[in-house]
Amino acid sequence: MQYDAAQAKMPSDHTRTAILNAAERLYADRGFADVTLRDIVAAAGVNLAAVNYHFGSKDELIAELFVTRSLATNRERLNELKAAEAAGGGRADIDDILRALVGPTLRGCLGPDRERSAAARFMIRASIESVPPIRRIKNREIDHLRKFAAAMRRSLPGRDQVELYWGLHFALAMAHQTIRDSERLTKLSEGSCDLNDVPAIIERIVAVSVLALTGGEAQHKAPARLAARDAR
Amino acid sequence: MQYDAAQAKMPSDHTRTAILNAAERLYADRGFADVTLRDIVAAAGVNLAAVNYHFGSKDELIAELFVTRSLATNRERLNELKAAEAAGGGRADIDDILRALVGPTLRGCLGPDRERSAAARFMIRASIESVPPIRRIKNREIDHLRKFAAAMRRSLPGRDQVELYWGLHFALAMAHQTIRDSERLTKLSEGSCDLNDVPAIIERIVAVSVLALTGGEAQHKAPARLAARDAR
DNA sequence: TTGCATTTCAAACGCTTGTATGAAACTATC
DNA sequence: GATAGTTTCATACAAGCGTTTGAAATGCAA
Repeated sequence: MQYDAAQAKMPSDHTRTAILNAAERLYADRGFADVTLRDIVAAAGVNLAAVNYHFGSKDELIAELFVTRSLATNRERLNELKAAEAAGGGRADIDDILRALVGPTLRGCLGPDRERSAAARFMIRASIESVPPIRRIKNREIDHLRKFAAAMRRSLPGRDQVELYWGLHFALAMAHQTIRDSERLTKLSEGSCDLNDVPAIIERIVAVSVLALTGGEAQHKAPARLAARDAR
Repeated sequence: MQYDAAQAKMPSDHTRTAILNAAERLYADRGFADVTLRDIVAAAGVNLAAVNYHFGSKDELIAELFVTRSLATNRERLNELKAAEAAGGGRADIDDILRALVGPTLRGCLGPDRERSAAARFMIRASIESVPPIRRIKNREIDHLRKFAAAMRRSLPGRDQVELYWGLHFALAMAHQTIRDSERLTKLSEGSCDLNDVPAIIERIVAVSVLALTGGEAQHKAPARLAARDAR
C-alpha cells in the first residue's frame, strides 16, 4: 500500500489506518516480541508520536487491532456457517460446519493470497504469543466458538457433548498447527506434503475431524470430497 | 553467606545449575518475552553477573537450556519407541508408536506432576515462541521426528508416505494444542472436558491419529484402550 | 600462613524501549 | 488573510534491558 502525494487529503484518519495496517503486517510477519513502535511508524511512513496521539498507547493500538481483526475473521466464519445451515434447512452437515470453522483462517494464512489477509496471519500471531492487552479481551472468542458447538449439536443430536467439544478442539488444533509449523512438515516430508494446495488441506482436516467425531462408523460421505471449495 | 555448611562444597557448578533451573521454570511459566535476566538471577538467588560469567550471554544460556532439555525429552520418547519395537520384534503397533510420540510431553505438561517436568513445559514454550538462539538449533528436531516416521513406515508398510507424515503432524498438533490451550477447552466445555485425566487424553489423541492414518477401516483394536500407561 | 586462580558481588555502562513535550505545519471558518 | 483547532514533527525523557567492570570474597595448594 503506497501513498502518492496527491492523496494527502483523505478523510483525515489516513494516519490511523496507515498505522493499523503497518502494525498488522509487521506483527503478522515477525511477531509481537521484536516489532517496536519505531518499526511500525517507519513502515507506515508517519511520525513516532502519531501512535500515542491517535491511540493513546502501544497497548491500546494492539487492542484495537485485535478487536477489528477478530471481528472480521469471526464474521467470515459465521457467514459460511449460516450459509451451510440455510442450505440444510437449519441443520448443516457436520463437515460443512467444520469447513466453515477452519476454512477462512487456513485460506488466509496459507496459499497464494496470503498478502490479502494479513488479518488471518495477525490473528494466528495473537493466539500464539498472547500479549497482555489481547489476553484481556480474548474471552469473546469462547462465545464465538460456542456458536459452532451449538451448530454441531444440531447436526449430530445423538452425540455426547464432550465428544463434540473434543472434535472442535482437535479440528482447530490441526488447522492451527498446520499454519504455525508448515515449515516443519515440509522439511520432514522433504516437500512431499503439499502445503500450497489449501483446499486439499482443508478437506483433509475436515475429514479427520469428522472421523474423530463419528468414530469411523456411519457418515459415508465425508472422507473423500476433494472438490475445491471457495465459499464466500 | 549463609549456605549450609553441607552444600558449600558442591562440585562447583552449583550456580550454573541454579540458573538453569530457575530459567527453565520461569520461561516455562511466563514465556521468553517477559522474563529478564534479573528475574532469573533473583529466582536462582545468585548475582546478575553470574549469567554472563557462566554462560557468556543470555542467548547462550537459552541455547544450552534448549539443548539439554530437548535431549532429555527426545530420549524419553525414543525409550518408549524402542521398548514398543522390541516387544513387537522390530515392528511396533502404530498406536504404540504414537503413544511414544505424544505421551511424554503430555504427561510432563498436563496432570499432577507438572512440577517435576518443567522441562516439557519449557520445550512447549520453545516450540511456541521461537526465539532466535533456539531457531538456529531447531533442525535437530526434524531428525528426531524422522525416526518416528521410519517406525511408522515399518508398522504400516502399505501406506502412502505422505499420509504417514500428515498423521504424524496431526498427532503432534493435537497434543501440542491441547497443552497450549487447555484453558480454552475447559472454558468452552464448561469443565466437562477433563484435562486432568492425562492417560485418557493420550488415548484419545492416539485413537484419532490412528483413525486418521487408517481411514477408519481395519485396525480394530486401537480406539478404546484406556489402560493407564506409565512407561519409563 | 602465603600465593594464585576461581567465583561472586555491587555498581555502572550503553543502548533501546514506550511515552511526553512544545513548536511547526496544516485545515477550515470568519 | 487572520484566527482557532487539529494534526504532524523533531527531540527529549525516564525506565528497563543485556552486558561489562574491577574489586572483594572464596577455594585450594604449598
